[in-house]
Amino acid sequence: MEYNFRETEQKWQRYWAKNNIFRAENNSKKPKYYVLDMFPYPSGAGLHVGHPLGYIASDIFSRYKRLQGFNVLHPMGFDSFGLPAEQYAIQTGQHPEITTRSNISRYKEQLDKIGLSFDWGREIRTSSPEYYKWTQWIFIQLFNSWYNPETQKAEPISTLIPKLDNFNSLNEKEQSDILLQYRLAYLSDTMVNWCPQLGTVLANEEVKDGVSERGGYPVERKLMKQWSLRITAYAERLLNDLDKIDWSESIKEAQRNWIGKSEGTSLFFSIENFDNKIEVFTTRPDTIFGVSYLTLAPEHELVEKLTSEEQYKSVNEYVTWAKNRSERERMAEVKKVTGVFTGSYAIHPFTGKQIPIWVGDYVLAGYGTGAVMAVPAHDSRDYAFAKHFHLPVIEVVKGGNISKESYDAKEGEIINSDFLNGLDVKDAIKKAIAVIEEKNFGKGKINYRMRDAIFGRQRYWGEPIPVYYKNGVPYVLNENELPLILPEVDKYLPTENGDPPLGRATGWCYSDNDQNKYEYELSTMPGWAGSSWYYLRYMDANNTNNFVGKDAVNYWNNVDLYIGGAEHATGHLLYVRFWTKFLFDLGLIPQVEPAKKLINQGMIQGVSSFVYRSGKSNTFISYNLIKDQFNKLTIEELEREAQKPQAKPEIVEAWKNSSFHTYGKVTALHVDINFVNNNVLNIEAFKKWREEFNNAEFVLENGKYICGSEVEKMSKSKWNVVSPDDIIAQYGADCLRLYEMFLGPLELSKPWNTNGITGVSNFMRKLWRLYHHDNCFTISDEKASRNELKVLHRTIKKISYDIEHFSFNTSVSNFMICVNELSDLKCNKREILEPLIIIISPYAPHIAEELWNKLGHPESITFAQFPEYNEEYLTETSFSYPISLNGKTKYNYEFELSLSKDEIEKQVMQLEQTIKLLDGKQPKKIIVVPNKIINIVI
RNA sequence: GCCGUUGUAGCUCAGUGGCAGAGCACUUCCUUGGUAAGGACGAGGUCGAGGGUUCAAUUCCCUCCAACGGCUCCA
Repeated sequence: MEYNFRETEQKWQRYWAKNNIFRAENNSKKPKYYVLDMFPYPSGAGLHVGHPLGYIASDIFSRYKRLQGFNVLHPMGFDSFGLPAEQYAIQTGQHPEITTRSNISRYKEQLDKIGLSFDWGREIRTSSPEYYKWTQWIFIQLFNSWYNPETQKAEPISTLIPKLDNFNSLNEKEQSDILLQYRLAYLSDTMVNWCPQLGTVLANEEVKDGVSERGGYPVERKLMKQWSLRITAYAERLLNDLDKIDWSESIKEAQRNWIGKSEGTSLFFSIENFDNKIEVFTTRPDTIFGVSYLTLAPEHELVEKLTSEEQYKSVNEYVTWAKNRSERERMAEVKKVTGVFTGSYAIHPFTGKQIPIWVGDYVLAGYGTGAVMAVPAHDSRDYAFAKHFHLPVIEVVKGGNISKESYDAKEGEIINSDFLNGLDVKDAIKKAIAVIEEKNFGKGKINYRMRDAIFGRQRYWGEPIPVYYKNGVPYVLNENELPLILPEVDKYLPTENGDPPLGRATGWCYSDNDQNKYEYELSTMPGWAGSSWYYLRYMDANNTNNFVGKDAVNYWNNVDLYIGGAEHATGHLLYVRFWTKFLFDLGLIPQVEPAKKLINQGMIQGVSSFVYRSGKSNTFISYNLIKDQFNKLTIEELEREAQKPQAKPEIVEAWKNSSFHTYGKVTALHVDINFVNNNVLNIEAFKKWREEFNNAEFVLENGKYICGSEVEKMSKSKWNVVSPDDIIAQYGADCLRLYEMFLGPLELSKPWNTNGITGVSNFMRKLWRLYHHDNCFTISDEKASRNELKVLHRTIKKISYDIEHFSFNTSVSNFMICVNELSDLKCNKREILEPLIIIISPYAPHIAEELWNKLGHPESITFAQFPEYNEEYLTETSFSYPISLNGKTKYNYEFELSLSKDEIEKQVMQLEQTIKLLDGKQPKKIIVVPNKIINIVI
């Protein structure tokens, strides 16, 4: 009987679900192991073959750990608040909850078809009130806490009050304002990334290249009253604890960069004719004598005050221009030097000399103090600025050529610097700080690049922030008033006067015991709120009294293995660490880190297909006829080159012969990959695709229309999505699982191509045949041969190593080798095939269950035991040595491994081949490496 | 510009201070009662380039090149 994957896979999936095979127990004598996937946002497009890559890997690991006798927690849920559902709601009027729910059920169906061993009894959805009740609850804890720098941990706000002067004499509003400066969740006027098209603010990591990550809309800077979380309080711990966790170096490095710790000095410059001082932050106090001007950010609070009358107009113009520039423009024009003189002068603290004060937008308002002491000789940005505006360049560190470029390196001898002369940079920094502190000009300071996380979103589909306002003072709800349920609204758009959508909810306000009504906060939490603690909820998903039970969290502790995409490096993965540390500080959980080990799976990219339309016509030209238009030199560049007076003849020739002259310039259009097979377009299907193509004409090559192709992100808009459902329908879930792993190392990105999938499919057939003879299940109880045992145990050893090292692609290849060899040996012995199917079962669980069952086991293979390899079967008694002359292999000869080096050397020299090889010459040296090689040097 | 990752067979990837490998794809042949196949045989390589260390380098060290990803006026 041939293996029927359709029937078999369904049968076992039903069996697993019905018998709760993958349920994790909170009370167990077994050791625990927690394997977590980054939960998906359930989009309307469903899963594509890229999504399951990590899920399959984590599933293999979970199943492996179960076979090793662990109590495995392997849950799944949905990150179900977020922008796409809301955008869809705006377009269609459909409540996001409805679309979200149907998307989730589709996702679950797709996940189950892959045979993933989730404990669905612990499923969570961040948008369900049972879940977000606790997200709101944690927000309240953040609001009620401050970070005590002395104890270096979060504490209840009540421990702060005694430390504040005159606190009790202040009125309610004043008290609130003061406390907001300490609370870990706080309200303040902040510069935010405002995205007009999305109608909301965005966090720094949600902005890429000056546009929103979702949708790609322009983002501008704006001052707004906003809720933020004081993640900066944890900067040092977030940085230090990276050393405690086994995460990829690239993620750790990204987080280190994001936190951006730099040690330096804060330094005050007094200003001529003003009482104010300008505080600058510098990491190079050793270059203090090289300061030739100061630069303030356009947003700096002193700019207006310091501007002299004659400079007023130009400064005002400049500042207005700089402030209104979008982030995108600013980033695009980094190389362009702009700035203006304020007309005022600062006083150099050591020399007493006048130093002009400039405004320049290369100084960022948000970093340090928003002001820098410019040392053009030793900072390339200051250098560019100084050269542009003809400001003096004073060399104070030897080693560079100041007339050409700045010398930024932190090494060399200090010159022109009074008491620092002769020191090297490192010592000069120390000495400079000491003197600056001694003279009270400033002090040593640590600065972090990371900003506090803006926590409010002016959107509908998110957790309501559990806050109401009384006389302009924010109050949080009581615990027993949670959850604060997201209200219904008539439209998912801002109100007429610009309030967030929650402003549309009727009767949505807080009533106190005296029936007084107060307005609720109208913004909601950002997408990352729910995901910042979800790993804890899985431990005790149905607890109604607590966000997680004490016993549960003490048993499961934290995640042992976390698998997910690297794109969350500075977003989710930083926030979840922050919340974990916070909850730890309050004594609510026992660990300071959410996940011991993190693996980033690579992306599976799509292979897009293109057709090429000639000019504005409806004629499509086959790829090879026009592919010259996509060479490194574009057709425009070629034209330009060809028309230059002294153009090279070959360029002119290329231009004359280019397809441009025959077909004009072509436009590439994505075409649905379902119409394309081996780059050949199915013309009929293409014509029917869209009305505009009905009458399309085609210029063919060899009677075919050949499409171009390119590797891109898999996405609906690029028409290159491959659904796992299709693969499963054609080859089965086991084959999909094996193939996804076989594609390459888990952590690498790779394009999806199905070239090798038939190989994997053949492998499965071959595996099945090992257990069958003449279509009948046939297994022998005969003793296995030494050779068979060697094959098995070598495979067990290799597979164990591979799984432990997350090298799933090599396992698949090793299964193939093993099955090939056992086929060659015509092995059908239980002693071999029973352990074999156990080690394959994490990868291909359905076929494994079926064969396991046929082998006579009534229980699921999940409860089997992973076999241990026996080194004894792998050892050899002799070795065929390659014998080489001066490192070049000449011939082979077999020696017993028990022979000593001397013995081998003696025997080698007596061999006929050796004598012939040496041709009478005396060897200088003979190198014998046991079990490796023999090298004769002459 | 900085950081990270990767360069090995046509493709996807293992591996190693000591004979350069696997799977897929490919050639040829065999089997047509395992047939949307099965079996046998085979071809394929400057281990990204150059230098150094070594008896021996694809492997270790240095320099460079290329591809991919991330960060980026961060003082």
